[in-house]
Amino acid sequence: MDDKTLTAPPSLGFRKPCGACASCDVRTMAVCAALADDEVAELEKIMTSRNLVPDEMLVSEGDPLRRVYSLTAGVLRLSIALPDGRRQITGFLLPGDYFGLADDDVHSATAEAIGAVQLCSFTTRDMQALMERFPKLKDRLHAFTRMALRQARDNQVMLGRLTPVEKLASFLLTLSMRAAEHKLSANPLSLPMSRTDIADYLGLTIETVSRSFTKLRNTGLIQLPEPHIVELVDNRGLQAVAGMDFH
Amino acid sequence: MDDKTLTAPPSLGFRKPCGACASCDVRTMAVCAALADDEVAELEKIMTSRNLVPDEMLVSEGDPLRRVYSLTAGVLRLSIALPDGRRQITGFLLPGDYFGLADDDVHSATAEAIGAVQLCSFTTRDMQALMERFPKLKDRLHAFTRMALRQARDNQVMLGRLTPVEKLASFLLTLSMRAAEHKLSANPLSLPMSRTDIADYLGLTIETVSRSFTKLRNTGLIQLPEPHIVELVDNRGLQAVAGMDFH
DNA sequence: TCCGCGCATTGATTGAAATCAATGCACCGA
DNA sequence: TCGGTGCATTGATTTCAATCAATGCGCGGA
Repeated sequence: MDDKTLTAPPSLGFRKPCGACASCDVRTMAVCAALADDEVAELEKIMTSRNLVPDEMLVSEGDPLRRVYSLTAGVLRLSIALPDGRRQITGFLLPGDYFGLADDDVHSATAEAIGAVQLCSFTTRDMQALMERFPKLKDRLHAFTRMALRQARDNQVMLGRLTPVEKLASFLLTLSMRAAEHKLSANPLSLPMSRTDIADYLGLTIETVSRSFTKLRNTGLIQLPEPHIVELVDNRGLQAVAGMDFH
Repeated sequence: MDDKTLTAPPSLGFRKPCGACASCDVRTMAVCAALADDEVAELEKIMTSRNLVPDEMLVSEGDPLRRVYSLTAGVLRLSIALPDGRRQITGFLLPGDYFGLADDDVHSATAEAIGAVQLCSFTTRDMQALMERFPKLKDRLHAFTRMALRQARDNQVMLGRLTPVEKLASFLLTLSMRAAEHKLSANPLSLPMSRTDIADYLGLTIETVSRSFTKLRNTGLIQLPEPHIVELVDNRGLQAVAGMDFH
């Protein structure tokens, strides 16, 4: 029966090198959504497909920026490190997200795969040229950048002014919302990243993250059937905790 | 065109309503730097000048976005508030900075004047149209947005992973650098914003901000001739404290 | 001149998150 | 089967920033 699909060599590599865009999972939400079906062929011409294994580094802080990417499967983590090893994760990218919005010549952040990842890869040159040819494409990328800026600013509020439980509640809600937008399961929510990643995203230690999970569980707002799966039991309650309730 | 004679000198104002761009203080660094001298006339046609008195609110969170602004004098603070009154300042805008990069229809942040402020104001419609006419203008705004995104991400690192003294050192250095870029004094650095503003920017309380100032003063890294004027005595030392030294 | 007010600083105390330390548990290879 | 390893959780202790409280100081108005 379907056992075959479950056991078959998973995820890594069902993307076809050509003609794949039309049937792509993220066709409607990624950059390429700016282009009509016939125009996407032009995008496909300059596209190369790339897979990452868990924890593989895509780019490192300081690397010259040569390529930009559209994420088609898996989750990417963006982080910035301090000289002494402290780390801040500035965001998680989901399928349909674009990587390469912020920088010009040099990468200001490190990008690593969380679990297996699939990407469409473009040289900055090619993408630049295509953007000139299809202004819609440029506009969409600009819109993405603006969205990323709003997210980054919301994150500043989270980091600067929320308490640990509030941070976690806010994180879970935001991730759930984004999962929905990206056609992933919003409610039994999957958390592919480790507690360390969550801590480095929220500006906390793993212990405090763990304790905050427990608090949310004990107050009945979430359930944790497994460490990497959360059920948002009381969405409203979570919003109240996250300081995001505007009655 | 004899523009000089037409200019009415209002309270704050050395800006002229017409023909002023050519001699504007921020002509070389603001958005308008994308345009040649003759093209700037087109920008000036759709521009209105506006002054703000200290603490005047330019826009409030949730307001519909109808106009965008280019700051010509003074400092603007951008903030986001939580329902219970907690506040996070996401950035300070200096002369030459642009306001209206992040949002589409609705303002996601409040913008208020710190001290007296002068702005060039444009309707989003007009600016949109001009951007279509002068792609260079659009490109420059996009570049601004990308820069703002990088700043916001650096801020996330600051908020999530630096200690109070590190935060303050980082703030002073960044502000000093930006002041220099904006043709303001970089070393006897002026801090027009209140301690409360600094606290809400760094994610601290005013007391902790004050104590951090004292620590930096006691370690000889800065001097504080007045509460709103800082001398960066040991720039390297400050960088080391700010966790920004890459040997 | 003096009072009151806003703002920054300093001191004392408290409390919450970091740190230190231990346990549990799943997974893996010997 | 049995250690060993990595990760999450929980508990005990410490530390440092928040809170509470007071003082100083410049400024404007009565």
